Amino acid sequence: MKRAQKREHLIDVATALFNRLGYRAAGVDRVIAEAGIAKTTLYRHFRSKEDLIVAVLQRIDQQYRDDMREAVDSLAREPKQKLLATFDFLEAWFKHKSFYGCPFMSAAGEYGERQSAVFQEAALHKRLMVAYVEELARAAELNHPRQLAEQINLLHEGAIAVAHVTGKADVARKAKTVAARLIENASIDSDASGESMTRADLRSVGMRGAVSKRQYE
Amino acid sequence: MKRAQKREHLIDVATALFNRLGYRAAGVDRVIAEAGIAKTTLYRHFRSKEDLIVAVLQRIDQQYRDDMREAVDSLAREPKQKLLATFDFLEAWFKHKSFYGCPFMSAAGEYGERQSAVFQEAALHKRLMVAYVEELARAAELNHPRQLAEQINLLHEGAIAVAHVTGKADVARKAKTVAARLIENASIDSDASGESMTRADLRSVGMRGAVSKRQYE
DNA sequence: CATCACATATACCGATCTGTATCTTTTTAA
DNA sequence: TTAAAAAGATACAGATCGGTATATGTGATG
Repeated sequence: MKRAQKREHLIDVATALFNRLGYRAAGVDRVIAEAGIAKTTLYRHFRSKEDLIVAVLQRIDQQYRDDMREAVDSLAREPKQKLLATFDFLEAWFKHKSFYGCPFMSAAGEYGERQSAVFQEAALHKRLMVAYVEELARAAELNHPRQLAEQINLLHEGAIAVAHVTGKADVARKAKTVAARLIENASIDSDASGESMTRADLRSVGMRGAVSKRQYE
Repeated sequence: MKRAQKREHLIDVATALFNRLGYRAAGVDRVIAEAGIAKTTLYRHFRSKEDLIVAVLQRIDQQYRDDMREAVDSLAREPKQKLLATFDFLEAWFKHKSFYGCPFMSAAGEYGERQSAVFQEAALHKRLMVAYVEELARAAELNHPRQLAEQINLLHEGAIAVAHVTGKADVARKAKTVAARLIENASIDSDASGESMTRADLRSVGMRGAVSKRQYE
């Protein structure tokens, strides 16, 4: 096995362990045992465990976004439908045996200091995901693509969280249904969809802007 | 300090540490040092660290739901507006210095085995949250309250996740805007809102049901 | 063949982990 | 006041943590 292959295999094993057990719960001794390499070798490839974790997250990020792009492109041709296909990708992910929630959210939970390299890697991934959705929204020539992307991203993240704790993959479809309405709305109105609803609409459900006590009464 | 008070204080300290550092990263030695008690005392109150974690999660759950109820009731009187006020509660939470993402999602990430008491406590909390939103939806006499509650819950969870990694609290308002549309829709149509959109609506954005390759073409 | 970078195994470091044992002191309640 | 319960300090157990040192292979390239 070549050096580069060994490194990749090491990251593979670490990825599986970190996802299944957690980043702190899976020690380097366990990683090297499962990878069948010596500890010295691990520390020749990575300065520290945190470096290994970052490498793992970078790899997951790359793979995840590549896989999503591939799945979305194979599921749909029209841009608008590609947006919806992201939820099908999520549903398939949720059904995997190796689904233990979002690796980036878990990492951010365990390495909560915002300046930590691990946290920043998680934050980067999330930004890239929003950017991808925005790209799809622009390709679909929808109104306010950035805003729509953030809204759909909210549904993505919500679905991942709910699927994690409930174990039910069909939440992806429920999120998809909501997304469909957002997309439909962003295709129709070209004026008031800035904040997605007309003032009359907002008034009808009692939204008046800022947060303050008794604002709704 | 009475026995019961000491236990509560212990849970208080543990809660703060677990949230800030993570459940595995914060050792019992640190907890007892910060709480100013002896290790023997901790293990008289809790059989194990995991028991302590469960107690912490139960307390957070109780407090969180009480706080949300109180905030929602003080912000809005009409049921429909109470639903929206949940997002104002979230926004205030996100702005707290002690906000490090959802303690339950982090716990579920670190104790990923579904049969673990920690994971189950997290799952329970999430079920109770959906139940609360459903209760609000029923009080507002909205169509398909269970479905609406799940949709709003998706937005809640999404907002929490995004606020965690981005550090931006205003995502709560963006989620609120989406929720407002869902609520408005659930107040108007009493027929097709079962799946939230008419068949024509669904067709217009290319949704045709099941997940399969090329389904959108 | 010689070399040299890399892999190996093994032992070790100091620190930290959860949890317990021992013994003394304080608090509580009858 | 006295007995019982709880909290205290301290030490320790046994394991594991991340990381290093050392000394011995091993395989590819010159």
